[in-house]
Amino acid sequence: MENKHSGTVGVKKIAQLAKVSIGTVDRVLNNRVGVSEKTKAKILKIIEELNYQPNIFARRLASKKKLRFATLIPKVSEETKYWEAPLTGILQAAAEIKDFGIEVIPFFFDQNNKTTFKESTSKINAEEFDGVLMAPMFEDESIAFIEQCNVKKIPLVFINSDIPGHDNLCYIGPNLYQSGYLSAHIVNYISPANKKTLIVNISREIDLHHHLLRKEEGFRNYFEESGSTNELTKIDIQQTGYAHIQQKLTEQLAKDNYDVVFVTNSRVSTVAKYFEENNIKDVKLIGYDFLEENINHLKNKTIDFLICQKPQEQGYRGLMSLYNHLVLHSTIEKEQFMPIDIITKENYQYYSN
Amino acid sequence: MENKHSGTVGVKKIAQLAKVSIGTVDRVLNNRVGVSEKTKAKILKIIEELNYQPNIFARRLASKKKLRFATLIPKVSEETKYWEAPLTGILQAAAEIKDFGIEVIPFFFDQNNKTTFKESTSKINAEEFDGVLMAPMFEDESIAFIEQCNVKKIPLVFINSDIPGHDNLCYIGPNLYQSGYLSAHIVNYISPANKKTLIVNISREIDLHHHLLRKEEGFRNYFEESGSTNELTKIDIQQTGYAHIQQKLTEQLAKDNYDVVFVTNSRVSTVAKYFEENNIKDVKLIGYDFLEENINHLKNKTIDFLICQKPQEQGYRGLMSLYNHLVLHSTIEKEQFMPIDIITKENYQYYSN
DNA sequence: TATAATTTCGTGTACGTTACCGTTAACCAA
DNA sequence: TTGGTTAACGGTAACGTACACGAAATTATA
Repeated sequence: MENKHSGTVGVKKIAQLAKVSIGTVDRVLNNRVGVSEKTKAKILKIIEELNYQPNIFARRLASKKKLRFATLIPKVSEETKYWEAPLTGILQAAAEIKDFGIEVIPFFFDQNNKTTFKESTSKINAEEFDGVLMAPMFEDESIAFIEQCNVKKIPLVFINSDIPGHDNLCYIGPNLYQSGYLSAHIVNYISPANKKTLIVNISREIDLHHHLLRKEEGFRNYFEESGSTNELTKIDIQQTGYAHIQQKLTEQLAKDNYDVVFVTNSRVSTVAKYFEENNIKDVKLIGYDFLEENINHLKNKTIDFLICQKPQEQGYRGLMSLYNHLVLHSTIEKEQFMPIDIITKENYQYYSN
Repeated sequence: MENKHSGTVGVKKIAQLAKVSIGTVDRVLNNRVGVSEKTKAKILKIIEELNYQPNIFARRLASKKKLRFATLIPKVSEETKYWEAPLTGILQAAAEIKDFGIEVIPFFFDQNNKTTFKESTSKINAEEFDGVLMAPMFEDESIAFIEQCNVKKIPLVFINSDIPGHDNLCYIGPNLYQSGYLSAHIVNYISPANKKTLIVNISREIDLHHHLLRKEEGFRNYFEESGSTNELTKIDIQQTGYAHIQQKLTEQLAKDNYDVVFVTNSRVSTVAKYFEENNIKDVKLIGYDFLEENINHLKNKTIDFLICQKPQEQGYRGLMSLYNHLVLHSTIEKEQFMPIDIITKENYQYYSN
């Protein structure tokens, strides 16, 4: 009866079998220095054989190690409340992993102001963080920051939009191309052949544009591939004030009669507002994101479909990926595409962002 | 420097402040007997003031308490693999809470055989379980089992379909009515006025029928409420063999030309097979569930839309609800409706069940 | 060869909680 | 008074891991 708890395999059991102390076992487990290759191999072998799984509770209890994560996303503005959702997800994850000794410190920037982005990245760079979650909206500035993190070996997670070809832990967000492609499919269903579709891009910063362009590409390619006879027109509206949008829309809608309008982002509510004010009812409207104002227009039947990509879950899973990587050492999928959800008047009530 | 860890509030600190031993504190914490009302009140007051939160890691490490959950769902059959998904969710949750001292034991029954259901419930009743998750498919038999559990104060979670008006912990699953309603909405979009729609019920056991009837009700009500001019016809096919379904469909389709066929459950793939064999291409087909055979027909474009309600998550959240209730003592929402997801050829690849 | 430097390893304590065993004191009956 | 019962509480050994400290063994240097 040497070991009364012969059922559970722990450091004690391993040490016993390897004829060393638990201190030594501990060293190889946390691959610290100070153990000869020979005994290390022996211990590793036993660990393998017993399929040892460390007790996370005991580990957490004994460890006083703390990790600090930084998050960097756009601040919630009057213009769009889209970023409320990812923030909620981030805070939710933060609450869950708090007990595991992880502190999450959120940073924000103004989507219309590159400088605020740069300021935040340098703040993050100045303090010492163990992991960073960010929405890499400005390409050049993001790449510069990525380099800094790579030098310091700080894992980086992207959400919402990707900057491919750079060394980060993972990307969690939509497959933009596919999401535009799906929208086109819906358009095709609801408006049969020989109809006219207007694509509307509303975005101030050109930097964010590649994001929208990918969607547009998917949208257009669907029609090409399916040999559709639908006619596509596109306008870019580079100012986000209502007056300007109003004017642009009036100009455009005077030119032709469109059957469907596809707005490439969450600004679809602005177009809906315009439709309602001008009593336009026979034009189908499709846009993006589960925002209160959008949902209201969905209820009104002004907006017909919303495409949504679980922004809250993006924030949640982003932080969890850092946690899983750093604490649990599990392998993280490099590209985690969100589902492409179709929201209508009939199912929005049960949608979870 | 009496207490070096003056930062963390634990039993030790509480005991110190209340001038009692930690044993006494432990007794009031786990409201065991053996402590006078006076000291109990004093300790409770301190706990309140310090906002003491027990350390779950220390608790788990020291506690040898075990909980046992039973799950009861249909077994995966050749007829339909639907129940694979909830089972996966159950197993996933089981793996996650295993370390917290919870053992999950799955039971199964044959959807076409009430006796197997009763056998399983009495098995569960015989052993002592601390919580039960079930798909209450047979109404009377389920109610009998509910009574038994209520007597023993065993919390019960329903998934996939509900039996309202009985005392259970919660229901996690679709809002069936709304899901039929949504389907009707889609039908309405893809086939304009004055079209003919065929509703197809394929189900052997009449007991399961109320499940399908609720969907049909939602479906019909949509058309009524929207004053649609579409014409609805319905057939019930009470044998699930292909030959029989084939014959019934042939009979029905001879009667009229339908524009849309709505199948009220996952058997839609059978109809799709029939369509393909008979080269029927101009009829839109809508059905339920993210199953491999259904997805294949979605790819073929034989099926146009699938409605899906996250069966895997139902299993997962069901077990988690038991855990949250019994271990974390958190309050559980009585009705947890799943999102109503619309799956098409373009977004199925990113769907998570 | 002796001594210093370095590597390798063992021991002890702490983490916060649980659960059990022991102790004390109060009470009642004989 | 004594003995017995019981409510009320104290004390403490686990649980499995982390980590600091120091001892021992090995290697390098003089």
